[in-house]
Amino acid sequence: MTPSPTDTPARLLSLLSLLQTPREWPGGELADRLGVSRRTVRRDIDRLRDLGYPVQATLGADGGYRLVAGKALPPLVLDDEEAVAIAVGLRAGAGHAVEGVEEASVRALTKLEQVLPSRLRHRVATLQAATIPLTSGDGAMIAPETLTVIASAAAGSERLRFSYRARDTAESRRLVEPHRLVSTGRRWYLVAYDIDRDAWRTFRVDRVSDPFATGARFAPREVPEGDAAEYVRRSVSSWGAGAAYELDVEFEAPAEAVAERIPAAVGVPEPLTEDRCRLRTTSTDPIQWTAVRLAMTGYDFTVRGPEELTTAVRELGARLTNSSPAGD
Amino acid sequence: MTPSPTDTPARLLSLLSLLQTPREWPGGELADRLGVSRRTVRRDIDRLRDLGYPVQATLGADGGYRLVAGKALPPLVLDDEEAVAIAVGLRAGAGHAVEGVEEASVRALTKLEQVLPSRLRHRVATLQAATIPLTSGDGAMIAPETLTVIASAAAGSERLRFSYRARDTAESRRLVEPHRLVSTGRRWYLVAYDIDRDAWRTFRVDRVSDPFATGARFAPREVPEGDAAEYVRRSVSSWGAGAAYELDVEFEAPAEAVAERIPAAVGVPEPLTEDRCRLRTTSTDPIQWTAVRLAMTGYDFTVRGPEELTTAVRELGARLTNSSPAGD
DNA sequence: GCCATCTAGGACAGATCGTGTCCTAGATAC
DNA sequence: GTATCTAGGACACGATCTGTCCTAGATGGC
Repeated sequence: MTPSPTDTPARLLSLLSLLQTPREWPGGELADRLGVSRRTVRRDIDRLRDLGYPVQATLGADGGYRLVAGKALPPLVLDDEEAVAIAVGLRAGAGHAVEGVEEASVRALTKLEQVLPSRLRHRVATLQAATIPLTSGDGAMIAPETLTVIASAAAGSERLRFSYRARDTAESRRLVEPHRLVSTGRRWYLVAYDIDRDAWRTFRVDRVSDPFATGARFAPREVPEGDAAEYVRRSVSSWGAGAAYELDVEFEAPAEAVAERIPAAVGVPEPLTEDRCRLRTTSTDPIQWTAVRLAMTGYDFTVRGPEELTTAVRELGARLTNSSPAGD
Repeated sequence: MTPSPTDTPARLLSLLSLLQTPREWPGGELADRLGVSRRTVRRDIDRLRDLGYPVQATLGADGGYRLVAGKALPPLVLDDEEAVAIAVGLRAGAGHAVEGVEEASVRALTKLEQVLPSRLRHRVATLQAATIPLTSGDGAMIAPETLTVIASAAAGSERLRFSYRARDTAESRRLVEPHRLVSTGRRWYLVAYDIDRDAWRTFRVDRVSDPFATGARFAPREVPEGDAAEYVRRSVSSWGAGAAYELDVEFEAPAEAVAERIPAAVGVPEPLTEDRCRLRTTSTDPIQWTAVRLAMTGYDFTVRGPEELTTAVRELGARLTNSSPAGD
């Protein structure tokens, strides 16, 4: 089963992969699977421990080995299905990932897709195509490929070519040196040095199409204001993207019932009467998003503020109400 | 920098980790980083190739090495942030993952969380708590922990104890031998052998609380009808969970506009007039889900069928409409 | 309480493997 | 053409790895 009869590094990887199954492995079974003696297995396990991946052993009869959480994260050995699941999950979240991990999320996706066998690539694409992205109405839909291509080019210092549809103007072709992808709230920006215009620019990624790395390498320059994230923040601060607002909603349901459907980290409803409560909190989510979430709690509610939310809720409600067969 | 001066397996892992950065590495730099000679780097690269992880080399001046997609997926070496991003992404999707990868998704999450350093565990928990899960109104909310604990116990053949809130009865304590987690549509089931009742049972995971593995091992039994998935399907077929229905909706917008907001894999709208079109397709998504998605296209629409969708849309609309400040 | 079964780890001998240093060949960019 | 990279053969020395045999300690079932 093992490729070479006695290739230590390969065997260590196999061992790592076996131990990542969440079960207990008796030394004898590992020895059989790896085609080596029991003693060697013990030595290999010691090696893994030296590398910082703690293997826990249960002593006594029917004991065994098991990989547990340690200081360092061991290399993850995934099977096909798991890899596909992760890729699909990350792509689904690529547009509107949880705040604070957007950039890491794209990095992880880029890393995975770089080495994903092509047969799995097809499965990922198919599965992803079958999901409707839940984007809010402002059309800031970004294909995961766009993000990964840009991230990959930036990480590899390769020049990037793409079409850009600026605010009012027609589409233009750009050739840039991509430096960093930055996510602010729900929007992605690319900080890059525009070669034709000979100047730094920030591009809104949702307006980028058909990006591809030319293959030509470039020497990294220093980003103008020191930090790319800071640079973006200044460049777009006037937009007010992802501005926070105060949410104030009254539910026609007991506080405990509402609390069950809203994570405590988001906010804790205060009871008003026995079967009414009020939720006040701050949010940076798109307003339509919030409207939908409120509706999906399954309870009646009244929006006290902000006004934009009232409007969003009313519009969404009107659209839904009008859609029932007319006259009925 | 390298732990041991000459530990080949460890060096191979480092090399794998370096190569997973999406950039090109000249052999000289790798040699420096790994603390070995250029020749050894070449040999190591050959080793990786033998293991099935193809390393592409660009020839000539400023050439270098780069890991590309091959037949096998190499062990993923993630940094802290990437690991957190994946964990958060998988947990977010744990309840309502993309159809066809739910089980793999939970397996991957279990695998990751098993070895996730505790410092990262906290970050994952914090980040996840800050997101509102978009559950539909029927309260089938499942904590990711519940799924991973069960999956882990089933994989390791460990007995499981939990509280179960059956349909109408009060909560009861159960002790079972968990065999398999099955996901049908948007609902999770556990196929297990109930020790106290001495019989096979399927449990709805959303009614399970506080599960934990007792540590006691059990010898796997044969699942009654051969296949666990099949067994669940029969046990719950009367519920009609995840039943497919025919979707028929008319949009007050040009076909091209609607097509832009709905993936082709879901369905292609047929134009009716210049600015009306019709979308017909089948779906197994929860009906409220579909209602929300339709609303978020941003276009007016009319539901032709099925009737459940009409009802769902009307209810959602009513709830939203009623929530604007009264009298205004 | 005993025995079987597991992990833990030291000692040892022989074969294997890995390493750096040389070398040549081929590809590419300036 | 020249510099710079990958590719890979030859060789020799030394370190490493492996299996066998050993004892010690922990645990669960009988």
